[in-house]
Amino acid sequence: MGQKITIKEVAKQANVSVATVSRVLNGRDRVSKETKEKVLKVVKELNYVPNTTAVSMITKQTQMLAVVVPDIENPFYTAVIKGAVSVARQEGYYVFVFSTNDNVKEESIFFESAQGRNVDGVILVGAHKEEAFYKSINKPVVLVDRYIEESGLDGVVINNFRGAYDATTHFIENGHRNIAVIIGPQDFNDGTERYWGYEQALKDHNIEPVNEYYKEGDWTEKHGYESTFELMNGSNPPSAILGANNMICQGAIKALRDLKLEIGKDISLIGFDENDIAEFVEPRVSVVKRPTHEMGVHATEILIQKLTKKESTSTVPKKVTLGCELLKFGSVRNLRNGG
Amino acid sequence: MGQKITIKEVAKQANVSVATVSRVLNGRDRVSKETKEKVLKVVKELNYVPNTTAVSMITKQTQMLAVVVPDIENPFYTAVIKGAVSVARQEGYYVFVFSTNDNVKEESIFFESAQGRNVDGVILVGAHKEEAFYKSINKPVVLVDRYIEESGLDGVVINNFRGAYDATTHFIENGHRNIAVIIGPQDFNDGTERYWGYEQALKDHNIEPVNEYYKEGDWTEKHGYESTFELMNGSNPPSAILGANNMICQGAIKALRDLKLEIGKDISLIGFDENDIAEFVEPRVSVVKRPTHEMGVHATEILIQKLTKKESTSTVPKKVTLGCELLKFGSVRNLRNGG
DNA sequence: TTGAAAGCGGTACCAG
DNA sequence: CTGGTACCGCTTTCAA
Repeated sequence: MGQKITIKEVAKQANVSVATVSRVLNGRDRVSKETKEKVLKVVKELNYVPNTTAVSMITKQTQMLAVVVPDIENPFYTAVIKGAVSVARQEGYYVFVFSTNDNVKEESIFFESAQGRNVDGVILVGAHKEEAFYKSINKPVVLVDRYIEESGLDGVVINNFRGAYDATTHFIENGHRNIAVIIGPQDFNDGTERYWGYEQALKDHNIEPVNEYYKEGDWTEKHGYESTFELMNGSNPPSAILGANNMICQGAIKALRDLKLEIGKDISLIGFDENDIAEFVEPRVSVVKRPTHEMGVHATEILIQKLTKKESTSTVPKKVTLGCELLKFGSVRNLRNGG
Repeated sequence: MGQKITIKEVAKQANVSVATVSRVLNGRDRVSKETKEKVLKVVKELNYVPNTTAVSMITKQTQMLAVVVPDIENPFYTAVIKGAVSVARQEGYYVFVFSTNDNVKEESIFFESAQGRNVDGVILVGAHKEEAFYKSINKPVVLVDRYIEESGLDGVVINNFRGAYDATTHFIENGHRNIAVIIGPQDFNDGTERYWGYEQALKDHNIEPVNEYYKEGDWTEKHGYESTFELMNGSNPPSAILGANNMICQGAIKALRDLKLEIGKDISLIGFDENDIAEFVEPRVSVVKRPTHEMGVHATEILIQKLTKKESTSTVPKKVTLGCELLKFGSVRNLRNGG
């Protein structure tokens, strides 16, 4: 069972040395046509496949990449993974997925054991907030989505600020002034940048942010659901809500349904990230679409480039910022045209 | 960068032999307390972690499991993966996810390259239909969801027949006789068993299956959507529809919405597998719930058991069949009580 | 063009 | 209880 025949066996049957077999297989040195064919024939007959573990010992490379995400069941991350996998496969790498449950401890455990375990590089949507952690990883890393500013680390992020800014501005342009935001923790760029975008859009239009309209919590459906209830049952319900990620948005939609409020009429809503529910309801909910797949693609390209081109300008940190797109459907009511 | 210090370095600094260091680390033989502490101290100081590649060369084990699924973006499979990961991690294994796009070719490519690449075992939701393929994999394998009957392979499946039978019976008990089924290809047990369950339930209640009510296609939302349109726009629309997987069910729900048909009133619907949309709509759509997470858990348990207990009754094929549960909500109208 | 041999970083057997 | 050493399967000088 498993790996049986070795290069030695091939060499013996082909009546050559193991060195020659190795040469033929890797095309390194010149080998006479005859011996080459002879070796290849035996390789085929024996169905020989080199043992990658042994190869790794010598090359110090495993051709394996780790993709570490908070939650493998969140469509946002599976899209990133899929993007990463497509590039990796193309370049002859294998991808090894690890889910941390957005837990700092589990993430640490991974990196401790990954120390000896050989992955050539890592694509990481990190749970840690300390720059020190990322710098302690002694393997090439590319950060995705979450990024530590000024850290000099490689990363692929999206313009969260812009996304939130555009969404909020869209509300304002439609005459909304009582705009609430339901958002996740403000301890990472994904959260803070979105809040800043929201806040800046308000300020640019001379609207003072109101504490009552600010709902910070987890990036969960539950938070979206409960916050929406609180907002709408408050003394001064907003006319518009920005749900700052896919789960929160889903929660908001469900809450509005349960509150018997009609989206696009009684309440306006914009979400962050596409999601099944937002796509399903009528009117379809406008969302800030993030290029999830592309994030995985870019990150992997950068990583592999780091892995292969050792020279070059590898000292220059590469932080790629991708734009997002506001997909406008009918979930924002126009308050201006008396609508 | 990467793996630098070796066991040799530790041995030198601790003034012992590499053999001793190895002993301390693996706790194999007895080592004096003093040397043990001495070694451990150096290990800590140097932050030494054994090179797993080297260990694998000797042990012939990598502690890595592959989970091969058709689509990493389908929630059904991510649930299976998560189940597998949880068990694997507990047992000290790492999981390596591979997505085949339900493509026979891609699946083959994986196994060809996995030949030399060392994973200790494989959990597989296969795309291949030939028993020969599965038997040619010279690594311990546990099949999940899709299974080749009489093959003697290990597998974890669910009782598709029962699930479809129960759902169909539920329709019948509510007075339905014109029951349609939208289903995937009939070339694998997941498809055939569900159809048989549907068919048997009809026959057991003296209802003759009608060709018009049978919609075979892909396991996609598109198929669900289009088939629903065809059914409802047909000359003799059914009063009930069984959507035989999550994607088909979602498609059906969207189609019914676009057709302005009210679920549970104008048309009754039951889906297979839980999904966001079915959960969201009102009334919530009844579904046959499959124990997805458990499938991953069981499969991994079986696999690891095969890997560790070499002796024992390992020759006895283990096919585990898990039951499913019909979650009844309000999507089936009772035609009997004049309802 | 080819072969012999020295490792890669560990483990495990055999002495001592 | 500890050290020396022969490998694991392969790549890569160094010679021939």
